Amino acid sequence: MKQEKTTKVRTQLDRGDWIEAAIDVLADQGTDGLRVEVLAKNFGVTKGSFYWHFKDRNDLLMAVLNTWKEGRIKDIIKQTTALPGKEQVQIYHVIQVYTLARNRKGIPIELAVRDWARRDAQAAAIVEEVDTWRLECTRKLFVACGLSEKEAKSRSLLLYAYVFGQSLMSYQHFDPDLDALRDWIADCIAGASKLPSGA
Amino acid sequence: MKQEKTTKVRTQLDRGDWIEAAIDVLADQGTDGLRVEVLAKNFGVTKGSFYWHFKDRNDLLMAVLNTWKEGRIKDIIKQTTALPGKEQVQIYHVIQVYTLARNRKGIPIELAVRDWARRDAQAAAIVEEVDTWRLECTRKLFVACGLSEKEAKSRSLLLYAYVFGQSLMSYQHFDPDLDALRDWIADCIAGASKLPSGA
DNA sequence: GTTTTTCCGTACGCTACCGTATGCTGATCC
DNA sequence: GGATCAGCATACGGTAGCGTACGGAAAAAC
Repeated sequence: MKQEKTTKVRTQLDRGDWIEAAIDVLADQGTDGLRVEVLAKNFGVTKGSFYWHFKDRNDLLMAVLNTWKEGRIKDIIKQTTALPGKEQVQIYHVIQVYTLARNRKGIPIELAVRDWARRDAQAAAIVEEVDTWRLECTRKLFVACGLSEKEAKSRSLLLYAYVFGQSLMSYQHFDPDLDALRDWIADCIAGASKLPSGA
Repeated sequence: MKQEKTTKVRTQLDRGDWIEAAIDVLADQGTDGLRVEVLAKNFGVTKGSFYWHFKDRNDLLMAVLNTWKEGRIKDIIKQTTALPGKEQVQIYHVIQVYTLARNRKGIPIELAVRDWARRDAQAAAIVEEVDTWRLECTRKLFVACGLSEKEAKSRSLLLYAYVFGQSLMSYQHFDPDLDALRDWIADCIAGASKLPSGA
């Protein structure tokens, strides 16, 4: 539990190890739970190690933010890259990936970062950058499906608002067959009735 | 800034005053920013006063949670009560009220409570209760509009996921005419093309 | 095989909180 | 018009966490 799981069995820690552990803590404790001495204890070392790799706590926080940003941008590009003609399938794929529990880690991190962004300008700037990428990527997918600019933008915004919003709600008992509701919503957002494959 | 703004110019504090102030702090600092000594300083008193009205910090937190719950349930009932035949108008009203900036206080509180609920079982239970009320209330509106159970539930879920999700995103620069996108989305969620007033 | 450098431990002072015990004051009871 | 009590102040001990100063071991450099 306090060892790292990389190939090196028990070697020294580097910046990346701290950042990685920090993101894990961030996921289920939030920014305020991200404490230097707690991280150190989890690693089984003292904070003397931490302050060797980082100037201070804020140095770590900024590194976490940038690491998250780069990972998210890479991911959204990957998830929205579609073969020509397969754009609508890709849209369903995006909805599914962001909705389902497969993102066990991703969702809590996402929410923690966004809560962070509400009180920190730097975090807010990062989130805005990531959101812009995402909105743009799916907008292009919708445009490639033949929709107008306005409709493509609207559906793109609706898509992300929905996936983030549903991760924020507790609706487990709203219906015995939640998947049916989710499928209906996916069709609604993807525009099933208006696009070629639906006709 | 440190005085209260009620009618009584400068009288003693009661439980309600502390709870009210706590909710304000919760809105822009989150749960972790909700500190007894900070609240006391804002009132210009010491924590001796606080511990007269509350057993401990958790006592305040639970009071905040219940106050929020009751307020939200009352509000959702009020917002979703429609004159017969005016249900679709009411749906648009709900979307607008929850989307627009008029909820300047409501949104941050909402997000703070939901973030809180991710790490606290009691908060999670409260949020679930509130969510259930909301989903139910709008579901009934959709049913009254003539939709099937499945579609009513799906649209109800989509509605709240969207309004919460968009409050979580930063999309101010996504389009020069955001209102047009919001209107399009509102039509999409409310089902404008399928309901009587749209025909 | 010394000398550096790297990486971490130890030890310290400091601040922000929590919760408790107890003292003080002004209103209220009768 | 003294006793009571509600409402707050004062003062205390305790914990968690930040950041710094410095010491030490072990590997790398040469």
